[in-house]
Amino acid sequence: MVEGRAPMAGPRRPKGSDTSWPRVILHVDMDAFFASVEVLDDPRLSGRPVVVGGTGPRGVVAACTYEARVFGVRSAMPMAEARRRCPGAVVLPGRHARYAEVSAALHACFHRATPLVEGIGLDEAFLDVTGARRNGADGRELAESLRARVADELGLRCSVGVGRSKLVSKLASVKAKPTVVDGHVQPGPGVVVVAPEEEAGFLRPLPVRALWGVGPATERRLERLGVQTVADVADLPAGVLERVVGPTTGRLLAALAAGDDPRPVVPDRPAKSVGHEETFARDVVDTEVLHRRLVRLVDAATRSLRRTGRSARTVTVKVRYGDFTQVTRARTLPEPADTPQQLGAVAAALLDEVAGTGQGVRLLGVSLSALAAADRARQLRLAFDVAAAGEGDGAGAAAPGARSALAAPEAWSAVAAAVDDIRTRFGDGSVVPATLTGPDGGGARHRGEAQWGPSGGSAGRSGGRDG
DNA sequence: TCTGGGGTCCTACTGCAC
DNA sequence: TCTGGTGCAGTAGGACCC
Ligand SMILES: [Mg+2]
Repeated sequence: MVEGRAPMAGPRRPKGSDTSWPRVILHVDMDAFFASVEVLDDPRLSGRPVVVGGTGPRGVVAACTYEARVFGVRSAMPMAEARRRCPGAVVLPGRHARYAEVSAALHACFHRATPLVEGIGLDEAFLDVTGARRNGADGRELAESLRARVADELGLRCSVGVGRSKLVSKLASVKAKPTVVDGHVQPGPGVVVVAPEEEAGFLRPLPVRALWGVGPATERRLERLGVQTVADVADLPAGVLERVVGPTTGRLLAALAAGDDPRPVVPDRPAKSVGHEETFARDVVDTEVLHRRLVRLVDAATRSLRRTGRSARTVTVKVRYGDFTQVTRARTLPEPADTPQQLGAVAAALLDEVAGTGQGVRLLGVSLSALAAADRARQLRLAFDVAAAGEGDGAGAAAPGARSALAAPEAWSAVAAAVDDIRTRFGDGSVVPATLTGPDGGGARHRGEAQWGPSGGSAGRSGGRDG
């Protein structure tokens, strides 16, 4: 905006008529989210360095309290290093289901401010409050009251950035956060507003890394051009930038550096893929072991798929070898499918293309994409079977035709639906694939079982689940 | 005892249709 | 030096985000 408008024209201009605020975007970001939830649920942890993440040999830090940050602990840091830096830390494995629950309550708070809420992960969200503001309050007032409400109702702190765009509000929320200043925690302002006329002064001194889409690799390439700050990017000739990072990213970056970010706040983005992956405590060479793990991963992925009432055409298998090189193999089916039997067969074939080379495998993953709504007959059958099971007609949800069950893949959809239902009511361990009931079997995988790395022990695993 | 697991998006390349 | 150019779908890799 080059409006050049004076900061404040009058004491009580009607709010919402200010054309230099075409939109008012809030970015809300929970402080140390997972770790704060743990402190909330166990107040004895208050004031202590708490680190949430993978507790096994290959775990990493997912979140940590500011008390832990004083010791140099950061998210994405290997847990081994975190323990080294902060031996007194309380290290917890994380409870995904609990965080999701708190996140839902958080979103309920957001929705009382505006229906235009776009969640990013579990702990942050953009809110377009342009309309809400026009009803009376200004951006700062909305941000302050939202923050107070979250503290009040959830007992958790958050930081809020207010700006004319996603870019600016997001960067403003960073400035609102607590900081560590030589060894102790400094509370942040909690809310930071960047008005349009302040944007250039706010953005230009920031490091390029602050821009959305600039990670370590791009930062390194820009560094070689002597580009360090947002101002450096903004002042770079367009051609140079596009040659270094590609035309699409180049144009995007140039726009962001100029403070130009028209991206709308979009509520309820449908997922484009679902998947599960697992890093083993030790590299796995045995192809049979890999296939058994694959069955669990497919089972988990298809369950996620059906839970959202969708089916998939593309199956991708991912393998990361011990030396961290990674390969993927994908196959797209002519028709969408949603059962472990159909998709598992494809996954197994893909795994055979990349396993058995003698190379140790560190990580195995399965992802399902090219998602479609599950076909109508299937959705109706699913609804019917769940209802029938609920009526106590014990035979209702079973038996896809004992004569030809294996020959009719779509019949397995009903079986899968029934299994999901049983798991919902009796727990995830109550039904597992037959191939997992041997000595190496154990319970089925489910979301959050191995969130930030293996839980310890050997690759085969048998005991030693944490909490 | 370095380097999660959930994703999105972009790019480059291939085979194929037109 | 030349069946060329283009568009599309599928595939693989990689950067990036929380
Ligand atoms: Mg956060």
